[in-house]
Amino acid sequence: MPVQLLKIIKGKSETSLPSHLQKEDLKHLQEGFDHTNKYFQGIVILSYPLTKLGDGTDFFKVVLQDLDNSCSRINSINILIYGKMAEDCAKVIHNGDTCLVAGFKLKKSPTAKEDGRHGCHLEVSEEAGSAIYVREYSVVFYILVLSVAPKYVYTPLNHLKDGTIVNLYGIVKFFKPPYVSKGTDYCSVVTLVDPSNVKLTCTLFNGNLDSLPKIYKVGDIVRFHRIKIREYNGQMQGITSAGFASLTFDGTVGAPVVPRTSSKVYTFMDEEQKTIEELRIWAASNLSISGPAAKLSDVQPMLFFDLTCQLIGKAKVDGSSFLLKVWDGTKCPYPTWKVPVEARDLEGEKVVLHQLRNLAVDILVYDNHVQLAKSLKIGSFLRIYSIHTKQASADNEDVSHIEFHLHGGTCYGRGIGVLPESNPDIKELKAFLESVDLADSQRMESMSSLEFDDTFNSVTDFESHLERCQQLSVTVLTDHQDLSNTELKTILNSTAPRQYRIRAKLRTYKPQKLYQSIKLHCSKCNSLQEVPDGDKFDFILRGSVNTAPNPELHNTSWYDSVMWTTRDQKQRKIAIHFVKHDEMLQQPEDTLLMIEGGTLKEVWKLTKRFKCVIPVRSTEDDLELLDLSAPFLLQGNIKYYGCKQCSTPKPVRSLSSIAAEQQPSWEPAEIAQALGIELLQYVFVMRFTLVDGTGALNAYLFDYEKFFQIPASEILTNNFLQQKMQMTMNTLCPPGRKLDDLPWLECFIKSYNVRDEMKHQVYYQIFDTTVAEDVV
DNA sequence: GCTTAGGTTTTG
Repeated sequence: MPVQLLKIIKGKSETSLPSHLQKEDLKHLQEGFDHTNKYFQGIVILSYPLTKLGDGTDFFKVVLQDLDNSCSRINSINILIYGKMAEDCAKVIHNGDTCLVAGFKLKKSPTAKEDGRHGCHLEVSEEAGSAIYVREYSVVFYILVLSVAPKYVYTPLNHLKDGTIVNLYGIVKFFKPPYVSKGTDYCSVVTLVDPSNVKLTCTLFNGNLDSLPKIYKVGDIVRFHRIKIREYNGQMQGITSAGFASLTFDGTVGAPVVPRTSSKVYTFMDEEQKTIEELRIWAASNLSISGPAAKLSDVQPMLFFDLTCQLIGKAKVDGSSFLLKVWDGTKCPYPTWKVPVEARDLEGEKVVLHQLRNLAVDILVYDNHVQLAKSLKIGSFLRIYSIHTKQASADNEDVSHIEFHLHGGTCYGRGIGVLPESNPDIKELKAFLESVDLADSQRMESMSSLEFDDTFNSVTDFESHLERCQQLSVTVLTDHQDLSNTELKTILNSTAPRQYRIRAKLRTYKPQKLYQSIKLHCSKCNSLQEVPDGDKFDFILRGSVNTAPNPELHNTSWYDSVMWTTRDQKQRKIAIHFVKHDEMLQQPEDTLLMIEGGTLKEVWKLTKRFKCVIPVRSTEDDLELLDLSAPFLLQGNIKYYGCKQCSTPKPVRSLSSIAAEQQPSWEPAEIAQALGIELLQYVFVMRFTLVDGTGALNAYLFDYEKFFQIPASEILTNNFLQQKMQMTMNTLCPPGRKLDDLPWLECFIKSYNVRDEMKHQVYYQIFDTTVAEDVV
């Protein structure tokens, strides 16, 4: 849009003059001066009729008078406007308007002697990259900005320096769509990469949602102007500074180079078009580009995916969750849940909701996403990022269904973005939605449930499992094969302790939420406890910040130390002690380090790069572990805890003996022992209700790894393993099945007595049993 | 004017 009228209300413009432009005095408009990023301002005292030059180019000439130098002999200058811009200007320029001319070409005026004006004239044209902005100050006059692009310098990501404000290009590697921050602004986090292969994570704030980059997917290309570079946690970070502006482009090779921006004033020239095209090509050959986006027809249980869809209904559910009803024209192959809401709370066209009832899915959004979800308009097109599909079954259902959740928080870019109808993906979606034959989906509804099962993969899987399970067992014994089966009735009538081999079906189990089965076990005092949540660790780390590192404990014979103070207001002191081996530092992946004064995030980051991280604090004569409610050791994703009751923490120098070993392996058990810690083990604790036609008993599963062939320590931080465990349980105990259709399990159980003053009870525990290989 | 968040899945 070469010419644009910008409204000015009560003397304030909606858009301010680009901040890089500076006013230039008439007397400085001379050859040899640098006029980049300068503008000249004057009042239109004369404008000539629009004409055409010999080659057909439109031509328009105005004379501007410099009011600041109105007493000078020469106080006016000719402005020559060429091409489309001439035509556009002729429409909006009137005598008396105030004009701002920037980025002009300065040429000797051949008519200076005759007209008595300035010895040079200013030339502008769209072809030279000019854009024109007309600002309506009041009914009385306009300001016209003829803005030729200033020369911007773009810094490659490997040349960023702390404390600078730069312009840059980058390919979006990760992003969080704008969300409501806890402060006053929207926030969007964007990680970029460029051909220098350096990454930059930018934290962008703006009170106006529209002013944040319009990024719709990974691979989009952005141009940031005036972004501030700071060092944070030892890495460069970008953050919005005053005057920050962005353009976003589709990253697809060959797609039209059309910037997405909220800014009405921006420059974009051939050179920049070339840059975008080069970046697209680099990205295509150097970055892994994800395949086509998932549709509802592709969803699998227990995963996270982005969905591009249309909103057809919404409803409040409760204070912390909100319902969105969406469709994308395809049918989810699983039965999907319907969130019960009051009819009067459901917003959306009743007719549409009814027509699409078989294609639409319910997405429940939580916490911080509620506010944004509420504001969404029915009919708008959305991309919902990182929806979680969860397999679940209600008591009254025969088969399990799929639930769609958008959990709270913004991890992994979880959030909701509104896409404009001009977006190519949305154009495609719209065309597809219009082509959907609703009669088809209605026929689907009337199909028999048998036929429906064909598309329900996991049910089909269950069927095939069930077939073999008529004879075989979904579990196998790892020992005592010679023992013969005992009926449950017999076991229930016998005294404890004894061991049995049984053949039974798993009627139900607890907890149904499998993550709740993970506990910490102390093998010394035999206590079980819940796995502490991250908040507790955070709280303890925050408390430890108050103990300043003791410099006397730095750089010992067995570790090297570094210390620094954060530049934020808190002036936090952080010390890291890298444990040496043979007086040498080892490779990061082999290194154990101790950290003082770190935050949860910093500790977490260190665990990604180093083998072991031990949070410590200084005392007068040694480093010591923090409170044992916090993990005493972090390795990879796993937090290791010590038993508060059974541990007698030793000073940290006890570790030096391990460091001195030939090849320190830094095994958690070994570290725990050296530090006087009784290591807590992660275990699955579940209650299986087993039946065999003669009776029913509850047997406890107490398993570190053997039964599921999944380490209990990894389940909480590994989504894949959680999926795997859920699938296994669905095979052992298919939700909604009749007793006859349940598979058989072969197990060893042992009975044992538990007595207290009040009562005596017999308990049963599963042992030496594992899930069959073809079930896992 | 200052903060917000500072990528690393919830457990409803």
